[in-house]
Amino acid sequence: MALRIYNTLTRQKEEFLPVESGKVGMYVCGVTVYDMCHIGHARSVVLFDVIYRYLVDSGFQVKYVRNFTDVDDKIINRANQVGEDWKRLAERFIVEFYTDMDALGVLRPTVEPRATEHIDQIEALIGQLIDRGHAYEADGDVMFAVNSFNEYGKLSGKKTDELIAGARVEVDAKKRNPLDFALWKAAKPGEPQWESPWGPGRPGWHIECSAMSMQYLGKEFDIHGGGADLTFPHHENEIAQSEAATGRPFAKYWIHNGFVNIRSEKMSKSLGNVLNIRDILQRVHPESLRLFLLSSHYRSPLDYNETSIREASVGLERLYAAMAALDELGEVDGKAQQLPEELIDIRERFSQTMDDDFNTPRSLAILFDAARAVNRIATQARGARKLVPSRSLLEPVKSEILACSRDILGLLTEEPAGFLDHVRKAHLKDLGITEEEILSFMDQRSQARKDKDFARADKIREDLAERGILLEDGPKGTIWKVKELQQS
RNA sequence: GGCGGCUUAGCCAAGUGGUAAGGCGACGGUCUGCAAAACCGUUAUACGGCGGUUCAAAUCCGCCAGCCGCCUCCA
Repeated sequence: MALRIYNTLTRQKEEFLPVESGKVGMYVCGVTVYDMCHIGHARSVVLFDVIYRYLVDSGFQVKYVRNFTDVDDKIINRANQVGEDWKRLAERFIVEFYTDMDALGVLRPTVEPRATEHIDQIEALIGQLIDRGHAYEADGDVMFAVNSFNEYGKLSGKKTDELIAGARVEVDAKKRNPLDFALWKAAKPGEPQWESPWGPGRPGWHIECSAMSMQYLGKEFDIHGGGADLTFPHHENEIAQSEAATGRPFAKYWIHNGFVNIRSEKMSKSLGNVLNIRDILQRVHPESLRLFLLSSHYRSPLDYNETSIREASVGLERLYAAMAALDELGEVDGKAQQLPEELIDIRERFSQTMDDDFNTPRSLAILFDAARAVNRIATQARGARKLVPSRSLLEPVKSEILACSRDILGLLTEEPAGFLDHVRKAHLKDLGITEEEILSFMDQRSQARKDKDFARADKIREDLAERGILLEDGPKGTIWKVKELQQS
């Protein structure tokens, strides 16, 4: 089956046919580095991370470009507010970005260009637009003339006359048409600036993405992505600039991810409900967050709330537990020569779901089905080797599951035992209890159980439960876990 | 006002013409000293409402209701 992608440009799912067979050029709008990244950024970055991984896994030679907008009004404003050099501020938040994304297990793109390092290309592109009559100078600014590009509005489905009638466009005497937008902004005193044929200034926001994407991917490339809000005006403007300058089609497939709401409310600074990745990761395992982000289709809105994030944590633990069970079954090396259907052709079925516009919820269902099948074998077997599939049958199952979950979705990247350890240790401080204390209580309880003093044993277990620690007696002895913490 | 989208069980969430994936929760059972975990079973004659097309619709069309996004910096 071939990969099909929903293309914002055509408003339908289309078969993915790259410009050059076997190769993919993908550009995703990165962040403007003036603040910490929030859960919305996480959704976008994780989505395109998964798309990137899947394309590579599918055999494409992928060049993935994700930029940093490191000069911009917001950066300048913030720098002025906090009294920091704008360049240092941007630099600082690039470091913070990497801290979060590394924690989330996001792979580095092939190229991560910064606007400030591409001023030459930006100026060249602007020059081209002026030469071709698509842009004009106005008091040191350079504006793109929307009227000069007939197809303006084709991405967002807007018509220029309706947009003007909407009258929410900023009135600016410099503009010939209210929809015209800045390619180059004349520098005000004290602002970052570069020399240019139009005087000292800095690039407008939209032009950097056109310049950098074409620099690394060519005039015409395959995938361009970003958050749904970038469709208009940012991506619309990119198309206008790029196609007006080159006279050729720009990106072929446009992918936009839906927004994250916080407890059914739009996330916004004014509501004060912006959730930083950093803060979430204090209580939520990074893979739980990834699982949560991939649990609904990427174009749908996604609601972040206590229940959903807890469900993701529980689900992740279930998957890890099944992986541990799978390892144990492998040690048994049983005699059964048949696998249950949930464990057959996992990769192929997984690919089918991903090929359908990256349907990660269905992909996850395949993993959960596999987990249940593994656990079923483990339960039924109970020492009966004839019921357990042979090692030669199970080993490929494990590698198939990991090829899907670890390599593509970025889930189950840890060893099961390490995962459990990670989760419990991450929360011990919050619970105000040490592992030594827990182990000591567990010893006391074991002794009580040996003595058949079950009342005392249960009391110890209940006391620990009140402190947030769960005890589970298994075939290999007792283990302890941390109860789910309240999320905020 | 313009454009676009959504409405599936207690909750989350797939499914876009052939008779409802998966997860969480709940209930019953197996296992366990008791639990927990795990497994098994049950949990939507039904997909916002009303019409229409079709042998057949959650899936296509129309109307209505409710919710949401974009049109301004925004992932």
